[in-house]
Amino acid sequence: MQSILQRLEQIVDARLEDAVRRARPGLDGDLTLPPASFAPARDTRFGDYSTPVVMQAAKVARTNPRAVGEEVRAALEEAVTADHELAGAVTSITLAGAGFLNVSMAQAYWQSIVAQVLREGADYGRCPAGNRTISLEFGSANPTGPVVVVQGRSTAAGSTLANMLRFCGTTVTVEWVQNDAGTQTEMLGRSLYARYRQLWEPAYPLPEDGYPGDYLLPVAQALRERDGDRWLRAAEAEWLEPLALFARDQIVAEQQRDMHDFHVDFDVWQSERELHRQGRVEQALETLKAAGHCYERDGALWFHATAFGDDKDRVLVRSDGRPTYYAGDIAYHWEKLRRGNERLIDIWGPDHHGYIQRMKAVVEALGHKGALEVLIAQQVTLKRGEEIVSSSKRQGQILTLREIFEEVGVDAARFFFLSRALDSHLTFDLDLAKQQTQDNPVYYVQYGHARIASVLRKAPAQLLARAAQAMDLTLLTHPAELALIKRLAQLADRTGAAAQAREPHQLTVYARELATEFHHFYTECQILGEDAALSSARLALCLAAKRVLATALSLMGISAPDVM
RNA sequence: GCGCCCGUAGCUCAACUGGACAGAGCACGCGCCUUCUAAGCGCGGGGUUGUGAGUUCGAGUCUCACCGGGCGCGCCA
Repeated sequence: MQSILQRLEQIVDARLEDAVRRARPGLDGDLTLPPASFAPARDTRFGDYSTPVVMQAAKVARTNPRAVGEEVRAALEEAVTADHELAGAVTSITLAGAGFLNVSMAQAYWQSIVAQVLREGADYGRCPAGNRTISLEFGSANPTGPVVVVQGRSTAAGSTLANMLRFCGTTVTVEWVQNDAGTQTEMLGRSLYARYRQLWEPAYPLPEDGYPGDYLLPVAQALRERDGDRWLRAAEAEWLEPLALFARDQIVAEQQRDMHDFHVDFDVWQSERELHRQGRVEQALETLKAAGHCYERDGALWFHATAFGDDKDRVLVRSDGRPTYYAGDIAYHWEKLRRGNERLIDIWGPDHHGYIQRMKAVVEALGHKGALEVLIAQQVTLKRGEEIVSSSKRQGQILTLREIFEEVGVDAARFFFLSRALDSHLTFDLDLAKQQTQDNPVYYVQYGHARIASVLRKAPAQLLARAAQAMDLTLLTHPAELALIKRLAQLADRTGAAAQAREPHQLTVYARELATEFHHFYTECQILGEDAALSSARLALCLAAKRVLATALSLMGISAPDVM
C-alpha cells in the first residue's frame, strides 16, 4: 500500500517538470530531474516534512528556484485539496528559504500511525520482498583459531547490515570464507602435531612460526581420542594433511559457535580448499582467459588488471604452478555472481584496502562492472585503561571475541561495535566496556523497552484490550505524544537510508532517538490515570513504541528485555 | 615516492548522500522521585568542522594544495 508521503512525492514528481519548463521557456530536450524525497524537517518550525527537490531541479535547469517552487507548491495544494484522504492528512504546504517545499501533517495523520503500527506489528516498516539479491561476505579468516575481538566489528556491522537489507526487501546471502588453502593451514597442522605429541612428550617444541595459543590443546585431545597414537611415528607427509583438516574442522565449528552466540548467522561457510578441489578456480581462470584478459610471463599466468584501472597486473598462477590466493578469491566471487547475485558486498579489514582495486577489476573483467562493493572496517584499537593491548594471533596473547561478549554481554558488545561509522577508527577500552554496564547507551535504549513492559504489566486488562483496538487515538495531542509518534513513523525511512548507505551505525543513532522520545513522553505524560479513554490511548502509544523499539533492536541483533 | 581511509565541543562520536541555526552521550554546574522502573527527565556553559583556496543560491559533506594520524603498495594470505 502506498503511504501518504509517497503519494505526495508522486504528485510533486508529476508537476515538477511542467513547472520548470514554464519558468524557463525555450528549454528543449530531455530533463532529468531528481525525484522528490520528503524527509523529516530539521526544525518543526518548517513543518513536518521537507524536500529540497525544487532547488535541485532549478539547478539542473539553471532557473529560479522560488518561481518553480511557488508553482509546484500551488499545484500540490490543489491536488491535496481535491483528494479526500490527502486533505485530511495535510494541513499546510509552504515554500521557504531558498526553495524548500515543506508540508505539515494533521494530528489525525499522526494518530493513524499508531493504529498502523499496532495493525502491522513486527512487519511495520518492512518492505515487501523485491527481486534484488545481494551476497554479503564478512568476518572471513584463516581457520587457525577462535574468532578474535577485532572481528567483532565487521561481524556486528555485517549481520546488522544484512538484517536491514532484508527488512528493506532485499534477498541477502550472508557468507564467510574459510581461508584453508594456504601455508597458514599447513602451519596449523604442524602446530597441532606438536600439541598432540606433547600429550606423550611434554617437552616437545612447537614449530618456529606455529600457533602457540591454548586453543589447540583440546583439539589435540580430541585427535587422540579419535586416532589414538597412530600419528606419533608417522612421517610428516602422512600426517600433515589429515591433521590440518582435523584442526580446521574443529576450529571452524568453534568459529561457528562463536558467531552464533554473537548473534551472527551465516548462510554459507565457504571452504577455499573446496573451491580448488571442485575445479572452480580452474573454471574461473578459463573464463578470464577465454575473454582475453590473461597472458603468460616469466612462467607465470597474469591477469591484465591495468586494463581495468588497477596499478599493476597481477599473478594468477605462480611459475611453480600453484595458484595465488587472488585466484581463489576470483573463483569465489565468480561463484557468487553465477549464483545470480546482482551485487556483492565484502567487508574487509583495513590491511586489505590495497586489494580492492584488483578485485573490482576482475569482477569487471568477468562482465559485472560495478557489481562489487567493498566496505573497509577501520582498525580497532584495544586498550585497557591507558595500555594498548596487542591482538595479534601470532603472539599467543589472543583476546577472543567470546571472552569479551561473555564478560560485557552480547548486547553491549554489539552496540559498542556498531555505534561508530565503519570507516572511522574505533578504540575499544576493555576496562571501560567491562565497568560501563551502567553508562552504556545500549541500556538506555533497552530501558525504554523494559519501562513500557512494566507499565503494560500494571495496566488493567480491560484498558489493554481497549488500547489494542486503537479506538481512543484522537486523544493523543500532547507535544510529547506527537513527537514520539513522529519518531516511530521514521522507522522505514531511517532503516532504508542506513541500508542504502551501508551504514549500520545509523541504526544506533535512530534507536537512541527513539528511546529519548519515549523517556521524554514517559516523564511528561501519566499513562495510567483517572481518564480511561486517555489511558487507553497512551497505552496504545506504548504498545506501538514498544513494537518499534523491539524492531530496531532486533535489526541490530540486540535483545529487547521486558525487565531490567 | 604513489594510492586509499580518517581529522567535527575537554573526551567518544552524530549530522538522513549538497540543504535551513553543526547535534548527542560522557565529563562539569544547577534542579526533579508520597503516582506507571531515577539504567530516567529538565536547564546551563562550552565550536573559525585540521589549514588555505575553489565550485554555487547553499559546503562538515564536492575539487585542489598543504598539515597531522592510520593502512597499503609480494609469484604472502
